[in-house]
Amino acid sequence: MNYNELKISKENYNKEMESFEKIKKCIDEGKSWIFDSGAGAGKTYALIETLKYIMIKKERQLNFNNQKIICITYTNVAADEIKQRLGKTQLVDVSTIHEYIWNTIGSYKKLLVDQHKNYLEMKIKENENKLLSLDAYTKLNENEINILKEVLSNNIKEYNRIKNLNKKEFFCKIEEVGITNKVLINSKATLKETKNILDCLSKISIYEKTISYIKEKKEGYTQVKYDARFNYDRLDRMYISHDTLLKYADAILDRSNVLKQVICDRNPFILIDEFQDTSEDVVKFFDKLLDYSKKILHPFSLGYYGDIKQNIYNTGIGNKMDYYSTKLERITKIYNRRCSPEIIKVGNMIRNDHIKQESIYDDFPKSEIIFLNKADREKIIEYLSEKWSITKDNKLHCFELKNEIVAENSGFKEFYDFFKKSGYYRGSNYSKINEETMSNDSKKLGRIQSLLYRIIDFKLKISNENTLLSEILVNYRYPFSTIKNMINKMRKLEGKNFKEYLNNFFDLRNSNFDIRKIIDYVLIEDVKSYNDLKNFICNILYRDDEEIDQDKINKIDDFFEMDMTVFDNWYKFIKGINDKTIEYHTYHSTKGKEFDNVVIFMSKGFGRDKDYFSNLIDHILQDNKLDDKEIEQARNLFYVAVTRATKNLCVVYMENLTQMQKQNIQNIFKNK
DNA sequence: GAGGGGATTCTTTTT
DNA sequence: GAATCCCCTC
Repeated sequence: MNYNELKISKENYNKEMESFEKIKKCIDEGKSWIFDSGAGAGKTYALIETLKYIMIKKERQLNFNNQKIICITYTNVAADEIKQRLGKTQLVDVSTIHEYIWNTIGSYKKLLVDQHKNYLEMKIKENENKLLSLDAYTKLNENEINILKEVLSNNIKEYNRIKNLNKKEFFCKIEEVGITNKVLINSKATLKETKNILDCLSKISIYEKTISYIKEKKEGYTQVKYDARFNYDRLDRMYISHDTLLKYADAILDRSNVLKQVICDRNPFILIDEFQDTSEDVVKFFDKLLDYSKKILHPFSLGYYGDIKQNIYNTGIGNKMDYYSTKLERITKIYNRRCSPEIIKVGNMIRNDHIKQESIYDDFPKSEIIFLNKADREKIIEYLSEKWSITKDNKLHCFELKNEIVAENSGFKEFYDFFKKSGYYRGSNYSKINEETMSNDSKKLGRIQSLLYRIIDFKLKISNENTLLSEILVNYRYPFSTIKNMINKMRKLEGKNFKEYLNNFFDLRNSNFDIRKIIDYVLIEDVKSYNDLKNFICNILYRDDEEIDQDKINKIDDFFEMDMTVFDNWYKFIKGINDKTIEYHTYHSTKGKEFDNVVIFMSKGFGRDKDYFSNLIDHILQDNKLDDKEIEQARNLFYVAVTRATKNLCVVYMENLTQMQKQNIQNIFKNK
């Protein structure tokens, strides 16, 4: 859409400015505010304008007191975008919440270690309570428990090694390891109970040890460690995860008024973007700062920007924000700068709350909204492509619920399935499959995927006329003739499929000393031949299985014998190259984006809930206060998806509708 | 027929 | 890692 050509009446413009005037007033009067309005209202724009206003108005004060404005975003991508739109400035720190929190509290080592100790104590209590709820455990006498504790605390490593074995082996090994089972036999504990008891006891033992190390200030136990790249708690090694960091921050704030004052004085303005998806711990943290600043009468303002109805992650605060926002000046805006009036109407119906948006434009071009109740994706896409004159410059964006379907329709189903069906992504690693094969951030790919990505990347760069030498060469100390010769050889690399290409690729590497240096930069893993590559993949994907047999090796061969376009399609998806007329996204991944032509494919269920969306359609017209949590989540997700469309929208429900559901749908989509 | 054991299956996303 | 299904045993 070209919004510059659209007309905005003076009246609408002035009314829109009123909401910004209210923000200015808050800043001038030292109040805090919450700017919540629907999709497409221009929240990010308002956020940046707010920052600019504070910068101009408070520049002298901020410089004089060595203070900074803080702007907190949900993702690194959002932080980068705001930095770019804002331009270079010393007055504002834009960062993600974790970055900000860690920068702020990370240096308070003593408070953090203390909090860590408290947390460990709490975890010990938790495990003790869990033990008391186990029948088999309560049957043990004190002496028996002490024996178990004693043996276990000396054999924790051994216990961890065997705890996932099956019943027979487990009970066999448990004796070998020296954890006597006799005590437990008397209590008639089942396998599950035995494992539970031993798990709890071993955790208690580890945590108790950690606490004693902390107390004696043993090396490595004098500070809490947080690394943004790893998201797990290793409490016994002093490492904490993202969520735990936020919990700690909130907790140590309670224990230090000095810390509260330092933060308020250093950062008198804190703006929080996408508040609906930030965790309650964060909101609590800032709420406490606000209360304290009022108590000591120091100037401190909070500004929240977001939309409760766009809360699509259940880790976010969502509508609990209502509780905290009573202390804030509520600023809303009814104008929408993104969608057609027709789409705005549908959006209003779906969100079904007090916010009723209007288009700010007088002459938004004609838009089309269609609801279909069919299951044939291909036919629908064909139909819409013609109807909306879809081309590469006027793309059709298809929203799907699952990454798996996105992969399938983007032309790399076989690639996705190869990983999904492997042993590695079964069980506890199941949740990693999507991030490790579908992430738009190539740094987040799994080890195999990352290696393949680099090889394909190299392959395409070599064949591309516009590639810069610096993208391939790490070392420039070659004569011109050598470079020319190497490039020519590398460009001749071919193969009717990826397997053949890889064989030639490794052959070339192993036959030319200079080229080896270049290619080894791509191959950071211990993989120097096609066989190495297969072994590398086997060791990751099937490492838990007893042995790697020919069958598995063959599967990998089959994988690389697939049509090269499958690999290319995957690569393009990761790299974000869209040279097609049709593009696929998950609903969730479209957050914050907008597209002219959108088709939403919706099924009855989602995840474990077989009626996720059919329940929503049953209740979609009801006052949303009557909704339950599940429906609320589905409603928000549907709202986010629908409001991505600017001009043309088609919603496709893939299964049958009941009579009542048809009625409800008609009510929402009636304005054809 | 109850319940244990083991295998299989399950959404999205960020830090 | 948790829910669910299937099979087996008591």
